[in-house]
Amino acid sequence: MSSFYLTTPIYYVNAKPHLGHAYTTITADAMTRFAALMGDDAMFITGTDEHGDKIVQAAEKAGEAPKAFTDRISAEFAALWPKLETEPSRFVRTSSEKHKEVVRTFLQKVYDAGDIYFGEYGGHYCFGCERFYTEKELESGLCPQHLVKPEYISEKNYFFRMSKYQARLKQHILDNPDFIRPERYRNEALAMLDSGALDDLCISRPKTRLTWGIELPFDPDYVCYVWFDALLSYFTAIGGPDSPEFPERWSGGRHLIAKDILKPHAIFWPIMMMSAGIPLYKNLNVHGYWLVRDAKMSKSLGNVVSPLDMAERYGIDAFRHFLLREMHFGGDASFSEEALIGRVNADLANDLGNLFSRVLSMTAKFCGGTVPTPSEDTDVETTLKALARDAMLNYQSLFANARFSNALESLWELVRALNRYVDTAAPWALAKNGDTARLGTVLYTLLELMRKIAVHLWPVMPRKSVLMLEQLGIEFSSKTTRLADEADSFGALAPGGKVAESSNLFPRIEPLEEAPAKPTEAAVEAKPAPAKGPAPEPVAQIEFADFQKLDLRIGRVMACEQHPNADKLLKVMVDLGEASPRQILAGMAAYFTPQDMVGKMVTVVSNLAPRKMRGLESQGMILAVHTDSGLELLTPGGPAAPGAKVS
RNA sequence: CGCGGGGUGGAGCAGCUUGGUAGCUCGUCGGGCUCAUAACCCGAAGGCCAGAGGUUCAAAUCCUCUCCCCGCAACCA
Repeated sequence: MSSFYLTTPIYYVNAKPHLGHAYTTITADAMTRFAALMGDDAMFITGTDEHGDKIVQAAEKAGEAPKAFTDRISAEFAALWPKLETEPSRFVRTSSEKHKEVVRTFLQKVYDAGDIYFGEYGGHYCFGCERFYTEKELESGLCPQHLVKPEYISEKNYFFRMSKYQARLKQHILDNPDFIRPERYRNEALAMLDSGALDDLCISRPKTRLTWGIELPFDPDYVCYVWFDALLSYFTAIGGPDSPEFPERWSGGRHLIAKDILKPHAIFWPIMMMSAGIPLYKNLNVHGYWLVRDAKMSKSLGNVVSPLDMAERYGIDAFRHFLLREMHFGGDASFSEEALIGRVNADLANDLGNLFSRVLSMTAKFCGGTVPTPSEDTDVETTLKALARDAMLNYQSLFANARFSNALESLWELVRALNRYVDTAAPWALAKNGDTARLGTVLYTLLELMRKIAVHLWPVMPRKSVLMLEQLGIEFSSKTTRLADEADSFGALAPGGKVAESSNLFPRIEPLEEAPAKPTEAAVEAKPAPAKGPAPEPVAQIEFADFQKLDLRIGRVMACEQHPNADKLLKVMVDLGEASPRQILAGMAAYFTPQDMVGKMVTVVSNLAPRKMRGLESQGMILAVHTDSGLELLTPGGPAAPGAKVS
């Protein structure tokens, strides 16, 4: 029995769980269940990441101590997973004592290997850019953006020698095509390694700046950088590298992540393991993003509906099926209630659910609700069984390669074939003609293949799978079920067994009311603009005196052009009734062309401190409002002179 | 030349590694069946596979160039 040990990222607790977290965890759960059915010793873990600046800030904002804050949010995450029918074997927290010990031991090991050194951080700091520049990035000693001499700042820190292992990692990726998948992310990782020498990773933060972290074993004045800390949680969950269970468990180690954290997992993490002399993970599975459709498209109430509500509304199994079927693993996909309903109706209600309904009903009607004994196969059955075998083998191999959508598509070829078989074999006609031998064959073939489908679906829809099998009179156990055996065998369903007399696995869902796909301008105007979207965040009240600090003025746009060195910025010259026009940079290039702007009356925050952006100075801010269709300038409703004060 | 992804019937996508009848789901139209959750089955319409060159007996698939979208990074005061 080989080990299958999968991790989700440990989720950062500065925000509540959302669709992305749900997708990752559900996928991890499905992969793990699949591995179990393939005979592996399978488990997956998840957890929460609780260190770093942002956590401290979020805690402060919530008026709590970091510890209390992280305890609370972490518990929220932990409580969520059972609701999604996911069963993480363990839940790691980076604030646990065990984890701290694992991190310290690991750091010491890497330190002893000579891969950590104490050095100066940064160097040339440009205040305009708020970042450090390396020597080679500077243009004749000046910041390339602002053309000023950056200041030399130093902070002593510990560094991890990543470049030392760069070539080895590259070779490993080249030698192992499945190490990072899908391939697009493997290419991206290779590109990261090809774009020059890796910078050594700064793995410490001085305690003078940050105390909420794990202290370095070799220097009590520093805490560990969050990524270094977080990645090691994958070891903590199985007791750390020195635990007895580790070698076996880790031999099947693999990770599931979203594309935004590719670099730490594809580059930092393997190099950390190389340094510590630990074998690398088997593979890294990278998925894309769910794009959530604009709230205005949904029903009358118009609120953005939480995907977790979706699970409750349409059923967790349907939700899981949708997520795995709709997204081609690796790419982005869009989430919408309409799409979810469409999938549930088409795949689950019409195809799969209806298949169970019609076949069980016929079994009840024509065979007294017991599994009939099959007799001779005809060519039809032979062909059908060959198709079934292909479908199952394809499903298994695609699923094993994280191509869940294609896998389900493949299995559905069998579902549809069975519906077709019902039509062509026409059991009702056989029953009418008293051809019980043939009837027995047809119904038995159907029931047995339905059993196989149900078993294959357990990783995706655990509850419904068990229910389907129950309806077929079978008690399911993941311990004894082996998918690999299913493709090449036939007849496990025992004739004479009782089956359910009817079935309504996936009731059809009424489609949402038609929302105008693209409301015309007139339609938009006609709408009384009801409260839409999520409730606005409550904003702290301010005193009138605070408001008076703002100097709002009406201005006229004299000229406008694209910022020469920035995609999103327009350089707008605004007449505020002053001696010369103000130069203001506005992030509106995506919404307005320079020609659109010229001549417009705009509202300007005129006493905002100047700020340089991509080399040009902005001397104010042009106010605008986000609308359904984009962005609208805030402009006076009647004549107003440039420079007029807004109050 | 910052990095990367993508452009395939009305919509959403697969196919491209390993060239050879362009496929799936939804939608539309016509028909069939009656076991079933107004479901299921059959058939039809609809695509010069972004564009241009090239390699080849043969290109959606390989090579080159161009155009257009979308992420990420830098700036959204």
